[in-house]
Amino acid sequence: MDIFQQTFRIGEFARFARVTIKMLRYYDRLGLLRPVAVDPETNYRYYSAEQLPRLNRIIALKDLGFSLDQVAEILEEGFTNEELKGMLKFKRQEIVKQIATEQERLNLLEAHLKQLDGKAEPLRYDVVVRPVAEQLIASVRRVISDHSNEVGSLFDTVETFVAKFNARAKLPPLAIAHHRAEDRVDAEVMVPVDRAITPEPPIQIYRLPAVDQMACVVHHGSYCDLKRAYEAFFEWAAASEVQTAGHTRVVYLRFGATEVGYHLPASFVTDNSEKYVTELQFPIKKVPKNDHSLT
Amino acid sequence: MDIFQQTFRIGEFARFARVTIKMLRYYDRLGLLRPVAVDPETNYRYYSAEQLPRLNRIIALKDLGFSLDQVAEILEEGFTNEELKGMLKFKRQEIVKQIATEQERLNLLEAHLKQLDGKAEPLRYDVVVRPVAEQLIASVRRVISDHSNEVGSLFDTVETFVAKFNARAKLPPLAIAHHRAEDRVDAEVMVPVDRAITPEPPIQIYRLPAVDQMACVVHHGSYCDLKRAYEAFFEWAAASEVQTAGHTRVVYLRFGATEVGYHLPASFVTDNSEKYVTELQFPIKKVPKNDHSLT
DNA sequence: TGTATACTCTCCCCCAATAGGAGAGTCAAG
DNA sequence: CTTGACTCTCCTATTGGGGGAGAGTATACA
Repeated sequence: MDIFQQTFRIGEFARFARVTIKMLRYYDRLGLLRPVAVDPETNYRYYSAEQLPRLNRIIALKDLGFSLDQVAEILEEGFTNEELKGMLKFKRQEIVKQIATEQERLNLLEAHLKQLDGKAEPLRYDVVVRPVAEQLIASVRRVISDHSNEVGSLFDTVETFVAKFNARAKLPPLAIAHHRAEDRVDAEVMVPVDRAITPEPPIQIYRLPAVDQMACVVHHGSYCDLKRAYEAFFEWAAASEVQTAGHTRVVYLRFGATEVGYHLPASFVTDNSEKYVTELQFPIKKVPKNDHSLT
Repeated sequence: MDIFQQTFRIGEFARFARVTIKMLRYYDRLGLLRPVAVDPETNYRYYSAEQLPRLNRIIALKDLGFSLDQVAEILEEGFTNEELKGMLKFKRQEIVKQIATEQERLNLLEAHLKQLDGKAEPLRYDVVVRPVAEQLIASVRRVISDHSNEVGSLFDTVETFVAKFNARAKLPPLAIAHHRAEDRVDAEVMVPVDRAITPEPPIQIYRLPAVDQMACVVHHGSYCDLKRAYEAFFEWAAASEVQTAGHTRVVYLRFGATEVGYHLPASFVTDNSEKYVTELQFPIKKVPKNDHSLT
C-alpha cells in the first residue's frame, strides 16, 4: 500500500467536501463519482482527496442548474469550450424563462392580494389563465335585441343544422358579442363541430382561433348575476395589469334544462336559472411597461 | 333522476375544464374534488358543471404556488379573508426568495460564461459557494519567512500539543495569512479540536467563526501552482461581482506524506508535491449595487 | 343482435434528487 | 470483550401527475 493511496471513509470525505453521505452514495450509484476503492468484503467505500476537484465540478455544475444526468454527460464527454458555452447559454435561457414564470406567479399573487384587500367576504370568482385550443365551429351572426331570447333561437338554428350532418363535437356552445349599443347587440353564436361540413347561409363554418392566454371565469347561477363575473374579471385585470385582447367568449356549460353539447330544447326560458353554469373567456395580453426584472 | 343532476363522464368534464383525466382522478383520490356520483358497479365517475367553480379555485390556488395539500386545507377550512391574506403574503415571500435564488444561479452562470470566454482549454478550477460551519481550533500565529518551511514546524507544534490532550477533531488543518510583506508573512496555523482544551501560549484555543458564503477552490498538485487557483478565484470573483470579506483560509486536505487529520511527519518537504490537495476558502459578499430585479 | 370503437376503470411503474430509517455488519478504543 | 461510532444495503417517502397494461363498459352502426 502506497502511503499516497491513503483514503477516507465516506463520512470523513463527506465532512471535508461538505456534502452528505447520502449524496456520495447516490453519486456512486449513478457512476458520477466512484470511490477509489471499495472493500470487497465489507463494501466500505474509500475516497481519496484527489477526488475533491471532480466532486467540486459536479457541485458547481449542479449549482448552475444542470441535472445530474447532464453533469454526468458533461464530465464524460470531452466537450470543447464552445460546446460547453452553448450548453451554458441554453441553460441561461431556461433560467430566464424560469424567472419569468416565477415573476408571473408573483404578479398573480399580488393581483389576488389587491383583490382581497378591503373585502370582508371571500372571493366568489377565481380567474384562471390557460391556453385554449383552436376549434372548428358552425356559427350564425345577427344583430338582435339585448333582452330578447333571440339567442336561444339562434342556437336552435345552428344546432339543428349541425344535427343534420351529425357533426356535433362534444364541446359546449359559445357566443361572442361583436358590438353592443343601446339594447342592440351584434351577436355570434357558435356550436363546435367535429369535421368541416358545407356551410349554408347564414351559417358559417370556420376555425375559431386558439388563444394562448385566456382568462377564464366560471359563473354559477342566473344570467342576471353574470355582470358580477364580468366585474370580478375586470377587477382582476386591473390588479394584474393585463388588457383584453379580443372578443369575450361566453361559453354555455349548462343552461336551460339541458347539458351543453346536446340539442337545445324549446324550454330555454323556463327559469331554472339558478342551475346555469357559464364561463366567460377573455383573451388577454400584458400591459406593456418597462420591466426591470430581466435584462 | 332530476334532469338537473345530469352529469358528465370524466373525459367530457376534463375537456370542458381543460384539465387532464389523470388530474381529475388524482384530485378525486386526494379528496380535493370528488365526482358528484360514482357508479357503484362500474366505478365510473360522474361530474357536474357545478363543480367547475371549485375546480377553478383549485387551479387558481395551484397557480399561485400552493401545494395541493395546502389547497385542500384552504378549501376545507373556512379561512377568513385576513387569514387568507396572511397565507398569500407568506407565499409571496417564498416566491421572492425563489426568484432571488434563480437570479443568483443566473449570476453564477454568467460568471462561468465570462470565465470561459476567450479560453481554448477547459477550466481547471471550479469555484463552489457553500456555507462553512464554525469550528473550534487550536492555533499559533507568527511572522515567518515566506519561503521557509516554518509553516511545517508550526503545524508540528500545534499538532503535538493537541495530541497530548487527544483532542484532535477529524477535520483538516488550515492556515490564514493575516498580512504579507516582502517575503515575510504573518501566518496563523490552525488545527481543529473536538473540545475546549486549556490553551498554553503561544497556542490559542478559540472558535473559528462560521461563514455563510464561502467560495471554495480545490487545488491539486504542487504549492508552486497554487497561485493558479488564486487567479482562478479572482477571475471568478470579478465575473461574479463579489468581493472577498475576510481572510482567505488555506485548508490542507493532503500534504507531505500524510493525510490530513493526523500528525505531521518531519518529511514535510520531501517532494511528493504532485499529490498535494489544498483547498482555498474565500469568504465573500456581493458587491453592493442597485438591483432592479426585486422591489 | 352482434360488433367495432371509443371510453373508463384499477393497478403498477416512472420521473429527480435526495432524506429518513431499519436491521445488520464493521472498526477502533478502552 | 464491550461499547459506541460508523457503514452497509434495502425500503419507503417526497410532488404532481404521465404512460401503459389489461379488463370492463357505453354507444353507434350494420
